Amino acid sequence: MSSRAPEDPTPAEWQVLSLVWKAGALPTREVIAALQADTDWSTSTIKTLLRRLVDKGHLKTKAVGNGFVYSAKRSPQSSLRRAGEALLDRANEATVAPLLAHLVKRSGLRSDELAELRELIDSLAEDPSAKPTQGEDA
Amino acid sequence: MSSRAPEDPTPAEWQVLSLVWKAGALPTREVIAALQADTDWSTSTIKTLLRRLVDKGHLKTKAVGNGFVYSAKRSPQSSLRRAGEALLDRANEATVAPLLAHLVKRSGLRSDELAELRELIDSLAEDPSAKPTQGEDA
DNA sequence: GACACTCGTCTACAAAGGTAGACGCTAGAC
DNA sequence: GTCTAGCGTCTACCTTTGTAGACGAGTGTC
Repeated sequence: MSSRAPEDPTPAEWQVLSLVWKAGALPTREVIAALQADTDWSTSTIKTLLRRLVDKGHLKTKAVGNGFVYSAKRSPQSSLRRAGEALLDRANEATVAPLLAHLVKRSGLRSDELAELRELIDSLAEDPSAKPTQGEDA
Repeated sequence: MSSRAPEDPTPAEWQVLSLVWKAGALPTREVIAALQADTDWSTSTIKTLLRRLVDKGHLKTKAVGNGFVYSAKRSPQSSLRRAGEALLDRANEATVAPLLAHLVKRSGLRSDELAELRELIDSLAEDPSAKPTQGEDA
């Protein structure tokens, strides 16, 4: 259970992927410029990572001029959820609550987002049936 | 920033590591038995993963009889926090809130834990200075 | 129409990770 | 005292990931 599937992004790929997500859509040139501000990767390396992300189905391309514009193919939410669930799998009864607390603290949520999250928590507390029994399920 | 450090566990190693965490401490034999119930890894593979986790400083051994008992060397909390922060780095303004909501829903927190989390959220909402100013950006 | 730029593709190779066999040592059984 | 089952170590090999050069094609320029 929960090993990395072959399509899951690798750490280097995540860096490229989240950059494209944040921008919405980016031509190759700008992906390269943005990443070279943070890393010392060569142009070639970044092009390889982009191609692998396309191969794995995370990004799609649109031909514009003589180049590509990259954008998300799968929804960022679903990719993040998948990664998030892998994280939860690694925690256990004793560690999951402090882990979530830490994430909430670090997440920099705005107050309206905090309010929404609190509402969610209230609804879970009121209606425990909405809470999936997180046991040994597959 | 935020690429995987060489000591970070790999996906296969995470599976071993979280098993040991959950049990607290386990002799090799039991690690192998538990993992072979979930995977088709050979005995040798599991022994290699255990050794690599010890090399990376995640697990420590205590000699018992002619074998070892494995237990956490670093605190699970700190390892999980590290992994959690890598996850947050991949999200952005638009995706972090739904991601956290999803995690809370899936986490199966007990109601006392939910209550604690709500208290944390309240304190963050009341005192924005406690909240790291994570970006006025788009 | 030739040139320089820029792109995407192809190929390559080293390092890390996944997977596992072989083997020598030791403790308990008889 | 010998045998055997189990344990840790060593070594190995294949795949994936990280990293990047080489190259041919399209395009705008003069």
